[in-house]
Amino acid sequence: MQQHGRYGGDAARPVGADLPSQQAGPPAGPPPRPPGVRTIPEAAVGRLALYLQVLTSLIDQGVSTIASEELARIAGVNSAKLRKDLSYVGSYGTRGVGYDTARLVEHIERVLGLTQHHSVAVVGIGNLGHALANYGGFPSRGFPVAALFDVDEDLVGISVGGQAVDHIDRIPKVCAQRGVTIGVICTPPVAAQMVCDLLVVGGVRCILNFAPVVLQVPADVEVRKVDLAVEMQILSFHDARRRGHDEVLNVVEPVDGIAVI
Amino acid sequence: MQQHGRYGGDAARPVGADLPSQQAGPPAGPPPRPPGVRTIPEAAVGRLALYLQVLTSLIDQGVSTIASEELARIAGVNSAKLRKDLSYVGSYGTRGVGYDTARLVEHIERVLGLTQHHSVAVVGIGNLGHALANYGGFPSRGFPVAALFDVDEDLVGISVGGQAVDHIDRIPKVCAQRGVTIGVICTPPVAAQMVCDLLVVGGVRCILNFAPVVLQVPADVEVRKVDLAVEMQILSFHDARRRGHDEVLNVVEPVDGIAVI
DNA sequence: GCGACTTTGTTCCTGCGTTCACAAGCGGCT
DNA sequence: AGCCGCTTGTGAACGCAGGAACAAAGTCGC
Repeated sequence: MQQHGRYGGDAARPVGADLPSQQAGPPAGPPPRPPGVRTIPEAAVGRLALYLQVLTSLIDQGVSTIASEELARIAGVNSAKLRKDLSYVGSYGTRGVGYDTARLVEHIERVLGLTQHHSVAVVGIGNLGHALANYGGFPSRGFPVAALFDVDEDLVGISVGGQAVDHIDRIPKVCAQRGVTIGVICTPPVAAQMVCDLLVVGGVRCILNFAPVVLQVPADVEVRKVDLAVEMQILSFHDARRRGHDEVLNVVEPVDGIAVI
Repeated sequence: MQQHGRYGGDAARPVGADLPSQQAGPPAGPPPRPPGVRTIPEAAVGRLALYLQVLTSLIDQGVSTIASEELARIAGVNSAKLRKDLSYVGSYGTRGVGYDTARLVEHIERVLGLTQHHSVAVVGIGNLGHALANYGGFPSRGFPVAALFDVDEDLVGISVGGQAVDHIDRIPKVCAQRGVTIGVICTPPVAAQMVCDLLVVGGVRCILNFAPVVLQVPADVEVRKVDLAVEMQILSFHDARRRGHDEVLNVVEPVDGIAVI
């Protein structure tokens, strides 16, 4: 449904301020929600994942209680915003004291749906796909890699990071069998849409796309796009603006009293 | 200044939406801008980079003119939003016809500051750093890799993607010498802040951070964070909500008439 | 050359997200 | 037991971004 950039970046989502949503919903105004259900703002979801990261690190350091002010400073956000974000998962703080770190982690994980099992499939075992397949950060954070795919016959059958590579023709079957919930696309741009379609056929409803193309998907599939070149271009823009280059400050204000021709 | 996630990152999106800004500016309200200068909204910058990508692809296919409606469909955004975004770079469309693709690319590149030279340094030549150093997408989009760094003495001196690896102690000197403008951090979390400080000393003002930590930087340094685990957690949330799991729909609405204890 | 059609650029409005500010609540101290 | 100080949780205001709708402007056909 949503396709974010900027990690981001924001996206807003970034991942964020966020990048474009590509699947327009029905023109109806407020989406029907059953009563008694609070929806969590999109922007807050990304930050909750960030708090989770910070809190986990704090627990490793032996911190058992923390105030919103301090946690907000570490995470780099406004403390009022942090408290509001945390209020979306429920009121589990103690006034005058702060939050119990372990308890907070537990509740954030529940809200983010991390209590249920996830399996990841990586498609495209090139430079990036190879790195992701070997990356220890996924399994350690609850996202085990359960399948690898590539179109290259020379790669099919070899083992990367303890997992054998299958041919992409087998994506639908293997994904369905192994209950893959998240597909990661690291293919060249031209192959990305086809691979995406195969993943959808295999029942995958969450896709992380590293290919620099905008994927077209059914409305019930969620795509997040990670584009390194886009990130660099955004950095480039801010760098140029900071240096005060006239080019980026498009000075197009018309001068009053300009001669009429 | 800004640290986005989710591309954001989004939003965000982006990231995309976007993720948190960690360096609070002065409490003053509207930042002083010289007259005649239009500031481009943060969210629009990310989309402009996306349009650039789509337009480049269209030019390769021989498309010389395109209407906002069609371009918006391909990019997955609302056409009114697209026209507004393009208006930030100046009015270069022709009514009744559309936009000249080549001309549009030229102007977007100018606004994003891509006309000036950029050099990239990659720090941490592990799985991911290795992949990025070999990744052809950077040079081809105007971001040549000019330096590689690692702390491992076994890696120092070897060549990756045609570039020799230096020791991280030499970051400040080498970055200054080669005019590195963008630093990419692919180190383990514990080393990220130290590496970041070294880059800043070396004059680098733009940082792309793949380590799952929030970096603390001076106000004139721009950080964009790319966290794969956060992206997956956001996907996890949407997946769980779509399936209607009660856990993520925190049903905390108090029932009227609950017994008073 | 003129009219009709197409498409841009912009204005207005609505909704979301962020921020400020404060009342309510809890622990610790006396 | 009561008071004081600290922190949470939330209500209200503000600002920004998104979407619809329209006027201006230019092209194509006749």
